[in-house]
Amino acid sequence: MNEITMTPPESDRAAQRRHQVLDAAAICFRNHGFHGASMAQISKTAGMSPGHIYHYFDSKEAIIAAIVDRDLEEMMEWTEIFYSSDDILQTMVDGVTCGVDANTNPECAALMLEIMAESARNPQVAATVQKSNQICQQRLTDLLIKEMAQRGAVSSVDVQVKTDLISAMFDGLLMKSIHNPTLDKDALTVLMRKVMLFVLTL
Amino acid sequence: MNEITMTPPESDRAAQRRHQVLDAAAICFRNHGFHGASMAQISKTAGMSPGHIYHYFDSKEAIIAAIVDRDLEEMMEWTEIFYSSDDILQTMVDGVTCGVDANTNPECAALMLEIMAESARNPQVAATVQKSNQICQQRLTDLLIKEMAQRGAVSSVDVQVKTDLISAMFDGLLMKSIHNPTLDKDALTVLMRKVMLFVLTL
Amino acid sequence: MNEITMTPPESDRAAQRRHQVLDAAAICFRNHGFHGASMAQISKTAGMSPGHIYHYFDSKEAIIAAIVDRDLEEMMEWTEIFYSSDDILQTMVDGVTCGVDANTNPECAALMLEIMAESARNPQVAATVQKSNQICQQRLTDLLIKEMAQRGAVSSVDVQVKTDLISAMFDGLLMKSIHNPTLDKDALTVLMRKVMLFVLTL
Amino acid sequence: MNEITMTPPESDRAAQRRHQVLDAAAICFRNHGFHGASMAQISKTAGMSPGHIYHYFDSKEAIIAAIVDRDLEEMMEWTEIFYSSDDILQTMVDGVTCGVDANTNPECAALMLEIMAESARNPQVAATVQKSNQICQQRLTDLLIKEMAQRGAVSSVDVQVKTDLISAMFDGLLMKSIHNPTLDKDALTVLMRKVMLFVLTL
DNA sequence: AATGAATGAGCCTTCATTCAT
DNA sequence: TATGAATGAAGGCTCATTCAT
Repeated sequence: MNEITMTPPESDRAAQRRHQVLDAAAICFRNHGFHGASMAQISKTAGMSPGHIYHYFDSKEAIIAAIVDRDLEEMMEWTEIFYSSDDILQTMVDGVTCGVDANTNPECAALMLEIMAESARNPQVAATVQKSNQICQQRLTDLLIKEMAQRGAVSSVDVQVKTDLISAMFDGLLMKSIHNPTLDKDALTVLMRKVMLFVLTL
Repeated sequence: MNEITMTPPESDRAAQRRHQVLDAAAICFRNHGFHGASMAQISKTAGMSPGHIYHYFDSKEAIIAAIVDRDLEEMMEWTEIFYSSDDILQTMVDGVTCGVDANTNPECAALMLEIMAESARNPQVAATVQKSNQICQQRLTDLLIKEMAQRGAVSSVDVQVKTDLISAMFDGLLMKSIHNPTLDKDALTVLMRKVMLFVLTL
Repeated sequence: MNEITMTPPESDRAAQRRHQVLDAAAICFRNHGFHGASMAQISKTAGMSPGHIYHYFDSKEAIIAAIVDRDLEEMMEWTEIFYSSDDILQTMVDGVTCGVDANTNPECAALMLEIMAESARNPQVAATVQKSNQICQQRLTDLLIKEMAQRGAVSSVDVQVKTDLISAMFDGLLMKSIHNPTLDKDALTVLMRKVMLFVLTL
Repeated sequence: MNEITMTPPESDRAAQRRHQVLDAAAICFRNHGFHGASMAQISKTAGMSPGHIYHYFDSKEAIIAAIVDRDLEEMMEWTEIFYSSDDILQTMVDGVTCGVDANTNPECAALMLEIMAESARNPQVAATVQKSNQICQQRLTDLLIKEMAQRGAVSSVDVQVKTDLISAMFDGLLMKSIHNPTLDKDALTVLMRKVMLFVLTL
């Protein structure tokens, strides 16, 4: 038994090491930006020699890409939550708390802003970001349609536009968390719930 | 006489040269980011020798700081518009078009995102951003209070929170312009007007 | 019995493995030069792990030395042909074809030039090259003396000098094959035969 | 007067600096090979910071190319000598001494062999070498034709082939100077003169 | 005020070599 | 015997900054 269960985890050693690098890179990128973080810093943070990182990643660019991928995937997984709900409207309004928390977490915000800034000039990163965003938004759109079906409602406003506005509102929080450190998150959550309800029932 | 008339032109010339550098830096920073842009690029774009830039700015950091200052000032000037209006509510709702245009301009967005990302890790930039944001938001708050006075309205929602939400919504557009290149700006403007009205009259 | 029959196969295996490495190294050195070829490339070409190569060779330098040894030995074996001939003069004149072919083969030329360039600065390689050359030239000298005895000829020209010139002529072909890709080998062979005959009968 | 004569040399400062780098590079390349020589070594030898070398050359490759160009040009200038002679045949036979000296100079030989080895795998270098060789050989060919006209001679052997053989013979000396350090240059010169005469009058 | 030559630290990356398994 | 993960010292190159002119 032992010898059977031992092998798989060991063969994932490489995956573990890759994770080590990505975790270290995330920290360094957050603190210094993609271009400000050096491979030496990353390798020290990862507890690995600079040379060895290149066994797992082709270049610093590849690490950036992997970080962006992983970060956006985490964001996307987050969208799944709402799918199986009976009362989508209520679930979404309730979900605002969670969304506000996530997007005002300074660490999350810092890395995400770094990604956004990079995507404004790095086409490869931009492509990844756009693809991820497209998927997220499509899910949200599907959800809204499903929700309207639940209520038997009809809207004069394009669903796509609603999702654009909603996601812009949450994206904007990333900046607010830096702009305004004294932000009253609870009060904001209450207000955003009202706006969310207003937009969804428009 | 001489000493009076001589000095101003010279300092004007210096100001002009500083502007030259900042204009060049803005272009370079937009295209390559703060860390990706080199002093050599900036000096070439500015039509000035690299060495001479250091007569006007102590360091690259100082140029970044100056760019941030200038960019945020421009944004702030923008807020003035609403102040003198007779029907503030209407003026603000009408102003949405303008705000959407400004924040979905890719060039503007790129530099502003760069500033935001930098402010997440550079305390000096963060301070500037926060100060600028504080002033903007205070103005907006004053405006909303004035507007409520115009209407004789009373609100259960803290005005500060309203401005947080409104500014988050516009900030979010900076990202949307990168996320979603096929954004329907007109439809979005219409929807944002409704939300704006909803929030202001809440 | 056991200890006798066991050992040879094992040492054969080792010899085979060493050969594998040298064959791979020859290819890599030809294509990238001694310094341009990496141990990783060699190990991949040899179908062997990089670490294991160090069981057979102390260092990359040692591989270079071994390659040089082997390559020069192959060249030297080549000289044997003329030894047992009845009409040495004719055999040598006829052998020109073969010599031209060998020294204008681009792959041969590349490795040999690499060796020559290295020997101009690596004393260990230089020693090997000089030793090999000395043996070759001595053989050639012996041959010429034997040939003159066959004819009962006497020459005013030092035999050593003749062999210097003849070998220089063939060495020079290594470069011609790179200099002049449109080289007319057949016509050159004819001319070289005449020169060879002229020198030998001088 | 002074201010006029002073300026030109100063404006050639860049050319001087380029030369400095090339001279240093030639030394380093000779001693360590193109790939064995480091930019740090070259910069130290040139008495210049590593970074500053890149004001004059785009890359190490560019320095290699420049070295190859310069070295081959020097070789080519050498060919000019024979052009204006009244008795070309005699001049060429006399020139052998000079040719032997040049091609058995160990420093010259080392760099030229390095160039040849590199050209066997670096297409850019190969192209330069071939072009230079083509020009040299064309000159030699023209010379031989002119010489035959002087004598009113006719030959059954293609002139091009003669030049191939002659240049191969001299190229071969580059290797001989490394192979055989005890080479008797004077005796070889005498023999080469005879061969030269034999080939030219064939 | 203005230049641009010059520096040298630091960056990303490669690679010969070692060692636990 | 054999692997390949791991190291760390260079290597080529860039760039913010200084300084003689």
